[in-house]
Amino acid sequence: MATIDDVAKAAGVSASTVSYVLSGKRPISAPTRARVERAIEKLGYRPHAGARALASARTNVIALMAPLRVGVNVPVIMQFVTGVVTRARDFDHDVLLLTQDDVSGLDRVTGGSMVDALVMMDIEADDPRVPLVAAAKQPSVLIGLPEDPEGLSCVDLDFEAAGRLAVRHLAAAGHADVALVGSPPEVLRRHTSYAERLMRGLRNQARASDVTVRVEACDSSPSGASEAVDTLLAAAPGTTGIIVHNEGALPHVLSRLAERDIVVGEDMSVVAVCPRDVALAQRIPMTSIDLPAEDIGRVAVDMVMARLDGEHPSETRLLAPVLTERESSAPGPAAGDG
Amino acid sequence: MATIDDVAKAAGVSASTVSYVLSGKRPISAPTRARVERAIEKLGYRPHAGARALASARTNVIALMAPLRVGVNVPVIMQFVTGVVTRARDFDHDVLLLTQDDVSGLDRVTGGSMVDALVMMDIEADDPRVPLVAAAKQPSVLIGLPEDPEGLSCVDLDFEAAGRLAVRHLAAAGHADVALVGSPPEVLRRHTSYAERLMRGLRNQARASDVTVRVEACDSSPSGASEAVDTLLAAAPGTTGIIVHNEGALPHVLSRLAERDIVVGEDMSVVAVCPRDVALAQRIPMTSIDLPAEDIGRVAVDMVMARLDGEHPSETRLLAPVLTERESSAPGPAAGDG
DNA sequence: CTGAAAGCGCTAACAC
DNA sequence: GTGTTAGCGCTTTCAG
Repeated sequence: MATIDDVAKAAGVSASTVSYVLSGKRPISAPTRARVERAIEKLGYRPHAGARALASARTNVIALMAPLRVGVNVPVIMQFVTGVVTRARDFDHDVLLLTQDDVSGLDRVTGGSMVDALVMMDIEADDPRVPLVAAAKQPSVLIGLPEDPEGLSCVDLDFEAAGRLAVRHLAAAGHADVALVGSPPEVLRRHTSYAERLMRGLRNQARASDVTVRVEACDSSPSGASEAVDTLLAAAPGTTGIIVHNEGALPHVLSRLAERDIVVGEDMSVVAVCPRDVALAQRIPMTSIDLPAEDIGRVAVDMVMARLDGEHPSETRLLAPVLTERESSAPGPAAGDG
Repeated sequence: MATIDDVAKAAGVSASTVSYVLSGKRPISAPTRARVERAIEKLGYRPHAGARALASARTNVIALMAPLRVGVNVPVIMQFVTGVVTRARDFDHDVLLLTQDDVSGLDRVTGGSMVDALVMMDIEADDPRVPLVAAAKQPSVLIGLPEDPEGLSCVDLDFEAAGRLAVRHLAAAGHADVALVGSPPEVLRRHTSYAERLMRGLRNQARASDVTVRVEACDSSPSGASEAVDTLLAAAPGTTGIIVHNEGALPHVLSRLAERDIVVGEDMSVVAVCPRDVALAQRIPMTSIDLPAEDIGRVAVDMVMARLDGEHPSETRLLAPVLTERESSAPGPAAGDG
């Protein structure tokens, strides 16, 4: 492999000049630049990442911690990942992928200066990783919200507002008894940030809108979804509005309703909280609150990069939920009243 | 951050001694080792990855190129990824994730010595990345098979054998007219390695077993699956055996058959080629040829690590397919004959 | 606008 | 069993 000295020699300049044409950190005359660039080209020169990291304290790599926990929806995770990876490239950064949720990986990559910054997904209310990244010398942003986001940078859909919005939508359409078919029990047991926030918004708005809301955890399997639907309708047969916050279960929930001869969009209004493509891929186009996963991934990178060079303070950004009416929701029993 | 010199000073030894207790590359007396370890502990010392890479020409990072192309099944991809990442950790390596299928990423990470080795997924028959990695100084292994695997290390399920096995199974059960519901058209258009190999095996065995085989590309959407099934049965109404090689479409294929009052496991035998968990998650447990994605990811890492330190030659490893009979296949029209 | 030179923090001969 | 030392290839002052 050619080194910077080889290039310098070939171009008849010093190594520092080569370095500067590469970094653009000082003006270079046109002819010099041309000679250097030609030499680089000719030798197929690539700066050595390690040497660069050592000299500049910059690796041009960010860590992405995407724990693949049981109960998470893999395609949605990958939408976040895609957003992060593509946006990172825009900043000339690569992505080191950590999938284990243990804490040693964090130590290794931060302490060893393997990365310039971190993005962490799947945050739990009281996440053991949070104090660690807060103490790291690298900036980080969390996708999700810990119990106490003080001093941290976070970004996510505003799930609490999404919960409110979903209930408000159903209530306004005349549904007095609504229900949530939510995340798998494992996800709830871990106090995963997004699940809890959605439920909080849901309950608050139910109180405010004077509707009842029943909450049902839901495994993502066909049988899990069937059970959730059956339990729900046994306990609250008057339910006319369902909010589904579980991408994996969504198709099976719809199947079960169909099996029970409940027509979605007529007998039952269903609002999904999920990525747009998931909402559109169901048997009927779903009224949904979009989870812009790829966007969120992108924003996470923007934020972490801003903190990396500017002296931007930490901030938490909650994206406002947007509800799009499609064919799965309709006016309910009380429509036209009052 | 503490450096190796800080540790050396604190332990009253030289820096090289610290280096050697860390690497184990030469014997250290018990008391010295103890002092060094205590100093490391006390100072929270972590070797600087860049410095290490520079001095040792080893990064302890491998690149994983997992292009997220249209038509690929994301959860299956993630099974490969999981296998690679977890196995890499066993070798004390981290994983740099490249998702773009362009070729510049390869250049960057190999030329810049960012990684010790590469694993590449989703290989196409005539893949432009292949000549590049073949020329790189780092060893690489492909998950999948290019046109000409000469001199490369490859690992995959033996899809050609899988195709043969599936047909042989159906033929032996007395099915004379079988069909493939295959990958999405985009995947075929790219001449993706696994799709083509399965089809080759299929056709060869059909000839050998004297059964007819019809091939239908299949979009992974519900409508795509319905269309494929309908087209298939219109063109070849006598079909009694279907091989499905498309995880995303599988549930929809089964739904469509159900809609048409075709009872899988009685009127129609279906053999799936997919990961075990996918086969078991269907409406009935599927007779399937297992795609051991996570295993393959692990083996890929084993192979690349073997090439990294030993002087193992390149090899291609095709895992023998295993068919497990479950409830979706049964004897066909000609059963008991001959 | 360009060059010289001092490190960045670690590894691995080479000594003893 | 341990220490000394010469780099690894780059960035970035400091000079001019």
